[in-house]
Amino acid sequence: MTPQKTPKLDRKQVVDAALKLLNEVGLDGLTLRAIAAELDVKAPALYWHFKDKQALLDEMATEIMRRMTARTAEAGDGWRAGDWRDAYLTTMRTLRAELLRYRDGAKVYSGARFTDTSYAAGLDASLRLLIDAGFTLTAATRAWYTAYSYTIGYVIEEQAMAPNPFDGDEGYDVEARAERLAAHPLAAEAGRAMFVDFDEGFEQGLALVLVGAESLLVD
Amino acid sequence: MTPQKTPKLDRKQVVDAALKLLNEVGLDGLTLRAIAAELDVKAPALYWHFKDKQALLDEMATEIMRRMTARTAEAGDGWRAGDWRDAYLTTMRTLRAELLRYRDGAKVYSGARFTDTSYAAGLDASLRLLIDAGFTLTAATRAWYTAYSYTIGYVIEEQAMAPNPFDGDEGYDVEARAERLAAHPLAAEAGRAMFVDFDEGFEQGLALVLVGAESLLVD
DNA sequence: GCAACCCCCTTAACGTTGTTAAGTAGCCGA
DNA sequence: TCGGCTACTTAACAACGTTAAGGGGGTTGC
Repeated sequence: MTPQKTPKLDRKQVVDAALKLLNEVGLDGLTLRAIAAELDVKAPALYWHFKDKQALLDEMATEIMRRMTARTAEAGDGWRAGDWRDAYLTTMRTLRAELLRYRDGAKVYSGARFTDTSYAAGLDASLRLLIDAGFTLTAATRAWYTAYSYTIGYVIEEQAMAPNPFDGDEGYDVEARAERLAAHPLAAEAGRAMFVDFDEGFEQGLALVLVGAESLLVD
Repeated sequence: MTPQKTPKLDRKQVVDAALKLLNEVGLDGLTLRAIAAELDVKAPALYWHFKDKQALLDEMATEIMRRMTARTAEAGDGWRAGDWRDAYLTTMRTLRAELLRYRDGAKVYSGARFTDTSYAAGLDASLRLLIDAGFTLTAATRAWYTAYSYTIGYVIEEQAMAPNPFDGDEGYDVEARAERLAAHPLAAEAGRAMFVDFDEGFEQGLALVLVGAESLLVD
């Protein structure tokens, strides 16, 4: 159609288009041809900007992380000198929220390696806050990484169970599960608790982890 | 060559071969043709036993879970009336150990849905122990699921960083990471702590979660 | 004893995927 | 005006998941 005079694409545009498409088609449907079509371009064009598909996925994960960091920084204007608990909880809530913004977000994120060190500033600030509150660096690291692992694991399970907000796939049938488990009433009832209100479930687990983190404070 | 008289395959054999192959080639290399070759069979033969590849992956995950449950039951002969903490810790340690037995084990496991309810007995027993110790069912569920999420998340990160014991891929270069992060000394040092001794790191995080779980005991 | 049938696998093929090779249109500096 | 760089295109390849069609061998019914 209209012949381009100047380069159409850069890495940022490709990543944005891929993240947008991810929400529509899911990770399985995220093909290079589909991404290229979204950008009015043919698939091999993407290889000018990315070594291979994994490099694009890595950049997508890094972009998710950057958006999470930006959101956390926004929210964190208040607790610069505030309670470390606020920072701790907000960071993990923001991480979960950002992963949930994309279909299969946690899978994309956890399967990738970051392409730059832009995560370091946020991590550094988080650790600083913990250390200022009295944690040793070792304890701060452990407190942070434990909550991080918990959040990643929780959202992976969450997205596996309740795949995506807008689609025919209505996710896991909790009641059907309970019926199948009639012989194991505790497990059946636990399923109802685990898979029914994910927001509330995450908060309770996060609060549990926070109590554990507090126990690392020696004061 | 030798004409078979009786059926060569059943689901169990396919799953076993697939799990064995998984350790050699990883999830990306786990093709239906390769699995079939391992069984001296052609790829379409697998479709007699499984609806599609995802069904096979689901069965693999279920088999991993069954092996985990069996191991936990073995170890649990002692603490039938013992401390709930032993059961709690042992269950999660066994889960991690079993996931680590297979390359990309955590990815296979967390991306699948179980094909039967054989997990329910173990879950039921775990919850029973917690309830007998004084937890409400809700608290027991939360305590269990939080540790479960933590373990899954931890092993996913662990296997992403240190892919597999026997291969050219030597995993993440921790020192190189530290150098890149010279501008953020806390983050740099934290990386050393997080990615150097995964066994110890898991134990510390699990202990942290245990403290949080204890706080749900009302007694 | 033979035909019908079902089980379980094979051969062949299809469409799609990630990826590479080769070519080409537009722009820039000399 | 001429290379040469940038950023794409077209064409093609091997490999993948999957389906269709067929066939051999065992069991069953008469």
